[in-house]
Amino acid sequence: MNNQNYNGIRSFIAVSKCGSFTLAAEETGLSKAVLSQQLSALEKELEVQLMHRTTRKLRLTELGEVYLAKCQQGFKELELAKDWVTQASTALAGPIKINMVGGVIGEQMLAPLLIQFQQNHPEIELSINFSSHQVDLLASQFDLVIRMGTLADSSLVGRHLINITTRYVAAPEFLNKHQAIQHPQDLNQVPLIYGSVNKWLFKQGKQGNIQEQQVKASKGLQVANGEVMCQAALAGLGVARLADVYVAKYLASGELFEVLPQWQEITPLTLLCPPSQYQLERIRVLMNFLINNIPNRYEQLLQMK
Amino acid sequence: MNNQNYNGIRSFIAVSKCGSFTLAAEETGLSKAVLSQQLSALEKELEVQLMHRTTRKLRLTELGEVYLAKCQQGFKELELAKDWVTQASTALAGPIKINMVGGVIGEQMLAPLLIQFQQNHPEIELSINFSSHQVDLLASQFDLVIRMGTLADSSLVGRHLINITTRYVAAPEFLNKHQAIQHPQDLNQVPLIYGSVNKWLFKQGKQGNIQEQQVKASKGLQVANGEVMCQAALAGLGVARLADVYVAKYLASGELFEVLPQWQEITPLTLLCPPSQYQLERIRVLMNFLINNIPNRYEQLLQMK
DNA sequence: AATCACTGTTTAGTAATAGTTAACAATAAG
DNA sequence: CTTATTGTTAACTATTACTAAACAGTGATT
Repeated sequence: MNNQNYNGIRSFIAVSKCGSFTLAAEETGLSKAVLSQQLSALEKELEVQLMHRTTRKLRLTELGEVYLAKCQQGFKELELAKDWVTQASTALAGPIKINMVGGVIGEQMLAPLLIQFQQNHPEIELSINFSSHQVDLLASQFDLVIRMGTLADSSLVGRHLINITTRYVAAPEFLNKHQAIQHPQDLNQVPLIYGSVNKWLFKQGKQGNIQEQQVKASKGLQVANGEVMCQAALAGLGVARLADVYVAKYLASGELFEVLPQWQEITPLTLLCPPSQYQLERIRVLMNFLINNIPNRYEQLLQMK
Repeated sequence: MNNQNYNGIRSFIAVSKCGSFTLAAEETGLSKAVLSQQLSALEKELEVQLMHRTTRKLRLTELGEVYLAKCQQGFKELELAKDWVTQASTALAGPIKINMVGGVIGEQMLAPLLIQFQQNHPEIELSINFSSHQVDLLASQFDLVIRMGTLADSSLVGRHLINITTRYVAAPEFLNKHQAIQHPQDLNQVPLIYGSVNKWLFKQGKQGNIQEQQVKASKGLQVANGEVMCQAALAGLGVARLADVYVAKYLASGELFEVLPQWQEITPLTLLCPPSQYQLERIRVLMNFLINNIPNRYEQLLQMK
C-alpha cells in the first residue's frame, strides 16, 4: 500500500476524458495550470509518458490508454464503496441486535413493540437476546441494550425510557394471618418471596436526609422468576417485592394488597447504545420508536385486567 | 468522480490491518495523531462510524468491515495499475512501430539489423513500414522513424546515425565514349540516370565560401529505384547519382568509376523519435542497438563484393 | 482499591502541497 | 503574416497533511 499521486491520477483521467486541458479545467473547476502540473508530476513519478501533447492535439500513449482504464476501474471501486456506505447507513434495512431484560418487562412490554417494529420494517433483521447481567456493548456485538436501573458503565450512552415502580405486595389472606407491616424491619418477622436479590434495600426521604433500611430475606421462597413470585404471593405465601407490571391487575382486583407503600422503589428502565457519533439510520429509527411507544405500552400493561 | 478522502481511507485501512493506531503509526511511518485525525475526518464525511474504539480495543463496525473490503479492492486496482505501468515501461516486450526509408539503405542495411533485434527479443513485436515522405510522428503512431537528411520538423528528436556519401558514377565504356567530366556543368552534355530528384544540386567549399552548381536532368533514364539505376549505370547508359552503398562493390571491382569526386555529397541518416521525456525501455534499447550497430553494418555493406 | 503503563485523542504549531493568477511559448486557422 | 487559442512555466497563496507534546481514558498489576 504505497503512496500514490491520487490528484495526479484524477487530473489524468479528467484530461483524458475531455481531450483537452482547458476543457478539463472547466469540467473539474480547477485551473488548467494545476492539471498540467499534476499530470507532469504523475508522469515523472511513473517515469512514463502517458500523453503526447501539442498545443492543439492530445493523444494518449499506448501505456496511458491502459493505465487510464485500470485507474478508472480502481476509482470506480472506491466510489462504489462510498455509495454503499451511505446507502447502508441511511437505509431501513440490515441487522439490529438487541439485548434486553427478560421477564414481564421484556416479554410482555418490549417484545410486542419489537414485533410490531419488525412488521413495519420487513427489511430490517431484528435479533433479540434476553439477559440481565452487564454486557460490554463494545466487545459483544449488540447495537442496543435495555436494562433496569441506571448503569455505571460510562462507555454507554443511556436514554431514560420509563420509571417502573417496585411494590411490596401480599395476599389479603396472608395479611390477615400476620401483624400489620408498617416498617421494613417488620418484614424480618414474616416469610418473604424473593428473586435473585435477597438483600432488600429501603430508601426514603429527599437527598441530604435519606433513611436507609436493609432487610435480608431468608425465610420464605426464593424463585428467580417474577411470574412465579407473583403466583406465590397470590397463594398467600408471603410478602413479595415485585414490579408493578406484575401486580397491577391483582392490586386493582383486590387479590393482592400493597404494604409499605411509602417505601416504593422507583427503578428507571434505560435504553443503552454504544457511543457512536454517527448512528445508523435504522438504529436511530428503532430507538425513537421505542422511546415514543414504551410509555404508552407501560400504561396499557398497568391497566390490563 | 467526486473528491474522496484518500488519506482517510488509507489511514482506515492501515489501522484496520494493524488493529491499533500505535502499530499502524509505526507501520506507515506516520504519527498516530494523524491517523486518528484522518480516520475521524473520514467518518465525519461518510457520517458513519467505521470503528468502535476504546483506548485498548478496536473493532470494526459491520459497515466498516464491508467498507474496508471494498476500499482495499479499489486501492489494489490502483496499485496494480501502477505496477503494470512500470512493468510495461521497463519490460523488453510489446509493440514498436518503425517507419524508415526503403531502398538499399532500408532493405540491405537496416532490415537485417531489425531482424536480428527481433530474434534477440522475441517478446518485442516489431512492425516496420517503408516510406520516404515526411511523417507526423504525433499523429501517426510510429515510435521511431529513420530518414535521410536533416529534418526540419522540430517536434522530433533526431539522432545522427551515419553519413552516407552520394557519388556520381559511370561505367568505363561510357566514360571512354564521352569527354572527360571535370565540372558539374559538363553533365549537361551527357545522358544522366536519375531517380525522384531531377535537379542535382552541387555544393562545394566551406561555409562562408560555398560554390553552388545546379544541373537539371532530362536527357537519359529516369527510374525511381536505386538498384535499377545501378544496373543502368553498369550497362553504360549514363552518369548516375547514387549512394555509395549501391556502387561501392562496382567501384572496387572497376565496373564503375566515380566522376566529380570532389563534388561528393554527404547525407546524414537520422533516427527520429517523438520528444518523449520518458522513453519506454524497449524503445531505448532498440535505439541504442541501432546507433551501435548501424556504423559497422554500413562499413560491411561498403566492403561487400 | 490504587497505581502504573499504555492507548487513542486533542491542541498548537510547522512543513508540504494543492491551488491560483498572469505571463509565456507554440501551433493551427484566418 | 497575423491572430486566437492551447499547454506550460513561474511566482505566489491557501490549504492540508503532518508532527510533537500534553491529555485522558482503560485495563492489568500488586
